Amino acid sequence: MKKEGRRIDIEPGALRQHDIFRGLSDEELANVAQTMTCNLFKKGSVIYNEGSRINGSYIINTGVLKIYKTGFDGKEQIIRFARHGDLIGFRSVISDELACTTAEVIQDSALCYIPGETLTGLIKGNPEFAMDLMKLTCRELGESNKFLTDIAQKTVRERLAEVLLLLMDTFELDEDNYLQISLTREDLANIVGTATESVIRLLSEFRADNMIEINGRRIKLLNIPKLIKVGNVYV
Amino acid sequence: MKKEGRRIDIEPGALRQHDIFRGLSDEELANVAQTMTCNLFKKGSVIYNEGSRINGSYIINTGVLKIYKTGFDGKEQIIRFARHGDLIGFRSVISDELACTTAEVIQDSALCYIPGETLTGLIKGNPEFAMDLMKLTCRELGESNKFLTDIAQKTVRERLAEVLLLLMDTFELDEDNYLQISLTREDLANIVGTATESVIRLLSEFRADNMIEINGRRIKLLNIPKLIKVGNVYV
DNA sequence: CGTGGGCTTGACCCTTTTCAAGGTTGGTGG
DNA sequence: CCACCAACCTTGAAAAGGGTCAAGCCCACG
Repeated sequence: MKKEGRRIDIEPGALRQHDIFRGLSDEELANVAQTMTCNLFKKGSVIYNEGSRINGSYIINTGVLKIYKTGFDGKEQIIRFARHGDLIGFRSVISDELACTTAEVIQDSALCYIPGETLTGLIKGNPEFAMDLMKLTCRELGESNKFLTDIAQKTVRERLAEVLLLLMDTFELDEDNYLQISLTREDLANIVGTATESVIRLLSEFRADNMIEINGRRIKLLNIPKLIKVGNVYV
Repeated sequence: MKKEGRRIDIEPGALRQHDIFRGLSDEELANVAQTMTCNLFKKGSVIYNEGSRINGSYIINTGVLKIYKTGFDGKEQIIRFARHGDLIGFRSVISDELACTTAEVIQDSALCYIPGETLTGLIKGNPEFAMDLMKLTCRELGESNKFLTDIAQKTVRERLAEVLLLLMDTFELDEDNYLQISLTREDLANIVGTATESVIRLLSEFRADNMIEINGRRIKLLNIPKLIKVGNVYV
């Protein structure tokens, strides 16, 4: 379901707002801007599919995507979300492997496609950029390992509390303490690594314990310290 | 428990046997050789600890280490093993964070310490090396994500079968089809992400089903296709 | 107005964990 | 050389935690 919307223009200067491009020279930036193409994508669009070959990377201007793997029985495991300023798909470009995840738009997005050669050119020509990209990857690896340990050792209840806090860090709360992200119960389950029904039951429990308030997909965090305690989240 | 053994010498030329150093020039290699120091470490030695600051990386000449995270209740989760030719600890050096894992020797090892500056010098001076290191990290990230999905979705039984196959790939079988790695039941449990007792019970079941043979810590793989089937391992 | 997707709840069952107890092994010191 | 200790391995029984199945509800959308 690839719903590529209309082509859009992004000014080269606007690229500099993305951390990853901070260290580029004006020329380098101009080159990136020249070789890239930007498009709008509707919710539900799949940007790339697990197992497909990717020849370039996407930088996210606006919107939100979920990055997930599909288990052998077809169940999704959401690895992370990507949003404004995140670069996705470069892992496969660099390691020269097929995509090991699927990237799907969950909030209408504006994405810029950057060809693989542009990216590898930057890496080879600009050590600072190479270092930054490596830092990014290393951080991601650290996250992934932490998440792995949590899934292996924590109960579903703990993980759900932790995921709510994670969502808070990633998408922030609005002035009423509502998480600024709208996910189906199934998506939530696919982050936590459990069944949809379990998420529903536990959310009800959390509500009964006055930790959260629920309005459809909108979730309000009422008692963050308690969530931290239930999730055994430290540091 | 740091049991640093005697200092040893490694010839610069010998470094080239490690894939990661393949692309270095003679000078670069000489510089690495000059700034590094090599030591023997006994089984049980902890090379670095989760949460500690690391100022350099280690390349493994011989021996085996387990790389693990400690969950909040003290239980280990083994992330991966490292052996001949593997570079460990560079993640933290590069991302400039505290170590997010512990590295512990499980088979007497010869390790060479490479200062962080040497490593970052190479990255900045040699784009090929930067690219290789990035490939390595990206592959590792791919592995980690796959493992995450498995732990989240597969049963303990499936995971144990899969881990046995993983150990086969990593450490190979001897002429009698025995895994060439000796792990405690607890270590096995800490890879699979389960309780020690569960591993013991399932190993017995696998033996009863003629998939493996057990002699203390030595495990012989009798029916690999069946292990693949039980583990739902595809590709 | 009907339909489908998503949400919710209840009941049941199975996998896995936990707790307890006993057995085995290898290494150390007397 | 033997005795002892600690670490590790094994098994059983009970309990919990979660998954699965089934059914009904709600709401948005064509």
